[in-house]
Amino acid sequence: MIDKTKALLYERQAEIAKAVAHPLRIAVLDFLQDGEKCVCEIAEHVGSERSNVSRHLTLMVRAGVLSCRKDGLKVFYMLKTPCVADFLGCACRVLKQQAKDNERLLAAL
Amino acid sequence: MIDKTKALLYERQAEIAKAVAHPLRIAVLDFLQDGEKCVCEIAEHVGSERSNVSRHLTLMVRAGVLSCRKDGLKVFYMLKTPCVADFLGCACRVLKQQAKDNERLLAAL
DNA sequence: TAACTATGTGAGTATATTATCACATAGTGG
DNA sequence: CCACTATGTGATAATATACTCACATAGTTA
Repeated sequence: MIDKTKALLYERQAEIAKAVAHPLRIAVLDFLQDGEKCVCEIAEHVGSERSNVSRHLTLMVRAGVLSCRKDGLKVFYMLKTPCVADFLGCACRVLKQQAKDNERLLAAL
Repeated sequence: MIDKTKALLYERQAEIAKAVAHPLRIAVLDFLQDGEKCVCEIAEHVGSERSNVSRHLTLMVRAGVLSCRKDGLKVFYMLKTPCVADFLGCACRVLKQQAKDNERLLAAL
């Protein structure tokens, strides 16, 4: 069985994974690897409404994945730690594995 | 703007992240680092109904995160690639960063 | 064949997530 | 102060997820 400490850890890890688990949010994370951006730049880049993007951004800040900084009218968002980008790399490796499997399947036809 | 190829990539990455984004599923992934396990072992370990666990497992298989193998009555599930476990590591690093931030905050009181 | 075990699935309910619209807030500059 | 820009938020509706229960299926063994 799982003890309380582990259960809490799993909860927290799941929260972080959830914060990443959306195409728009992944697009944002990928975009922010380039450096900090303001909401309107991000909204334009991902092609969605400002209000919607703002919600996704605050969600990621709450999850500890992003941080932000105000400068006049604008709010700039940035990756909180470089390891956030590691998630994307992990997902890519899983995708590559899937592609390999598909190749093998096709070859067997 | 984001081109179609990237949009598709983000979709796929999000699917994988979603497959991980649940405390029960993370508990399963952690458990499976130990090696393949059957549904009833997993259900017992995570402390949830067999049918529920079965659903989570098939979800992860569909996402390409787990694979399974039948042996008689039992079905054994295993991590599809070791890089799946990297996700957990990434999440831990984010959590550590959060803990550091909290420390700094406390120190400033 | 009949009883049994392990697993998966359908239906229903409860809950969570997402997107959108309209509006609120906060900072800027005439 | 007023108009303007950038951002955030409340309310709502649409959709997706999760859990439970009962039942179906498949393999095992007496």
